[in-house]
Amino acid sequence: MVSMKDIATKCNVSVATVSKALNDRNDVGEETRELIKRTAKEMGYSPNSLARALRTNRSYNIGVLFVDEGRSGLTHDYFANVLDSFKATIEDHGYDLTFINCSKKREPRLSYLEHSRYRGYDGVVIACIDFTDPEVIELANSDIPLVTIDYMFNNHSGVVSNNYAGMTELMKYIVSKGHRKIAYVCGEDTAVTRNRLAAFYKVLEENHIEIPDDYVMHGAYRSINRTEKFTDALLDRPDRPTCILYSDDYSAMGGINSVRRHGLSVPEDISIAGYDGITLAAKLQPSLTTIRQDTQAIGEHAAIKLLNLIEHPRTEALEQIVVDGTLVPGKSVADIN
Amino acid sequence: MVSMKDIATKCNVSVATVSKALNDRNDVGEETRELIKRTAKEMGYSPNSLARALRTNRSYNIGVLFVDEGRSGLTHDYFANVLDSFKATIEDHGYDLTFINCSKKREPRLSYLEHSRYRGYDGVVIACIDFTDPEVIELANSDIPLVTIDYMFNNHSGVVSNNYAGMTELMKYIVSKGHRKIAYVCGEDTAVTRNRLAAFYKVLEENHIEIPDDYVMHGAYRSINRTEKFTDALLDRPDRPTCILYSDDYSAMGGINSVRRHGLSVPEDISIAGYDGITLAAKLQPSLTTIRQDTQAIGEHAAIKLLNLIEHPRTEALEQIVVDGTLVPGKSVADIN
DNA sequence: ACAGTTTACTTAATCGTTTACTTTAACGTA
DNA sequence: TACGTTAAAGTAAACGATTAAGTAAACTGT
Repeated sequence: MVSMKDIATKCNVSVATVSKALNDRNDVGEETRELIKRTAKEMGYSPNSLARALRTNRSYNIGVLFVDEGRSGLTHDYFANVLDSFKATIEDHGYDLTFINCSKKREPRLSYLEHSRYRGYDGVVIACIDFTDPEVIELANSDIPLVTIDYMFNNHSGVVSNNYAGMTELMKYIVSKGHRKIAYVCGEDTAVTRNRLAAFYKVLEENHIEIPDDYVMHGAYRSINRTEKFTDALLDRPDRPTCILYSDDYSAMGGINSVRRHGLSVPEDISIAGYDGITLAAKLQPSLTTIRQDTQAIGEHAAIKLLNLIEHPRTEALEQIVVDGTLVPGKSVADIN
Repeated sequence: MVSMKDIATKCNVSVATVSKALNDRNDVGEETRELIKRTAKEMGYSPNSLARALRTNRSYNIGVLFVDEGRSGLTHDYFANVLDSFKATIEDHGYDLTFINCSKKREPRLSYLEHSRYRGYDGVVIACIDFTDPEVIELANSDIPLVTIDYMFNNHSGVVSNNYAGMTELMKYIVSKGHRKIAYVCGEDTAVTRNRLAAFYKVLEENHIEIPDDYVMHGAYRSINRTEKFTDALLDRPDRPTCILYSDDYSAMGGINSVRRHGLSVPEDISIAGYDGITLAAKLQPSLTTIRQDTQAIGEHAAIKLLNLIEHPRTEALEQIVVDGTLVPGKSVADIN
């Protein structure tokens, strides 16, 4: 690999001058600068981020922690889309993205924080993870700039989807279609699901609707199989609901399967609604009523926030950024008025 | 950040001894080694990969290039799964994964090769990209260890899904169900699609089946919308096919939509088959007949191959690794015998 | 007892940059 | 002419590790 030293030799200048020329500093003569730049190009020079980062303590590299049930979160449609948008934004600003190693096999294992120091990340983004994990908390309590997605630490900035508003809108829509017996197969207990559940009950209350406690079923998230079981249970009740909500679109698809296995059809017999608004939702038959989360905006906001925290740590405020979703009416909720 | 120097000072030894102790080299006394390790832990030392990589010329970092239509390929179900498996494997071996920056906005832009040198990747994996891109070719012609997925450069190792065998199996199944009027909405012209198309024609030929040339439609890949248009055209023909194949499961879902919009049903009126075997395929109604690609194996093989190329460049053979898919019969192809 | 080996260290160079500080020469001004 | 200023360089240390080479002391065998 050709280094600044090689260029310096060829141009008969010192390495310092090469560095200054390539970084467009002002204490280099015009001709020298051009000679150096030309020579660098001719010799096929490319800078070495390792050396640069070592010296400057800035790696222009960002760590990402997406761990979902032992996997990377890549296979999670919603988070993959958020990450894609996040990545595009930081890359436009000259940063790169590296996964924080979450292998449990390697001995000795580095904790998330150790790994972040090891790689010298300028900042870290975390999402799609168990936020009560001690390692995650250790990372959050460090001095590394950090943003979270869909979760808020009290001493860090984060971007959250407006789950309360989203669920409120969805529920109002469903109630407006005449539904009163509404069940909810919600995900595991997290900040996200808690907000949605609160909105769910709020809208019921405002409309003086009462439902049996066990219309709300906990613990199925992104699992079509578990969801189907819950749905089966709901459908087998004598007081069967007219509409079932799910924590995400995949679960909703599981619900639809269940309904059909019972010889019922959506939305004629049972109405179904999801959450997330994955691309597929609109293409299902019937198209799924859901809330589309603005993954593009979420990723971009998280990126901008993190870059600001890195580059202007002094002036950047701690902030919770809320991104609204939009109702996608679809055809899976019937009007039973 | 606490460095080896700090440990050395505290333990009254030289930095070299600290390095050797922490790396378990044999020319360090037993007590000294333990003192150093204990002190390191107490002081919260974590190693610095930047310094280490600079010195040793080994970053234990791997670059990944997944660029799909201007996006990262993360949103591409098949590749996201492959990447997830690849990532898990290399992480188990102590490597990390960084995206090769593909932002087109940044000035000055580093080419893929320049970026790879800049970050000092030990190796690179590429997939899901235009392999004729001059920058990709530049990267392939460099000395950086490289594996490709679903494409073969003639001077590099790669992992490819056995598209020929997969399509052959799928077609034989379809023919065995009595279909003779079989159409194929295939993807853009790539090595992958060419192999599948060859298998498609081969099975037709073996069974003495002739189809109109325009039963084969090119250019729709992962685009539900474009696929629907192609399907519309096929369905509007007087000699309508009895079965339509698609280049991937998403496209197949577009096809199903089209069929239904024509007031027809799957599989009673028109049979449909996809390719990839995404999780969802089994959950559709009717469940989709498809070939499940073994993303787990593909990612793992690619990872192992790349690690071998990195660690044993001398002895590692150039190799094309072929991973078989498996037929998922599903319910979307009717038996019309 | 002495040369040779082994053990447990230290020294110092090195990887490729950046940057504070120093030097040199040219220039402007009184 | 002499002095201060400025432009355009160079010098050298530093970032945090690794490692070849050197050294001193302890140990080995005959």
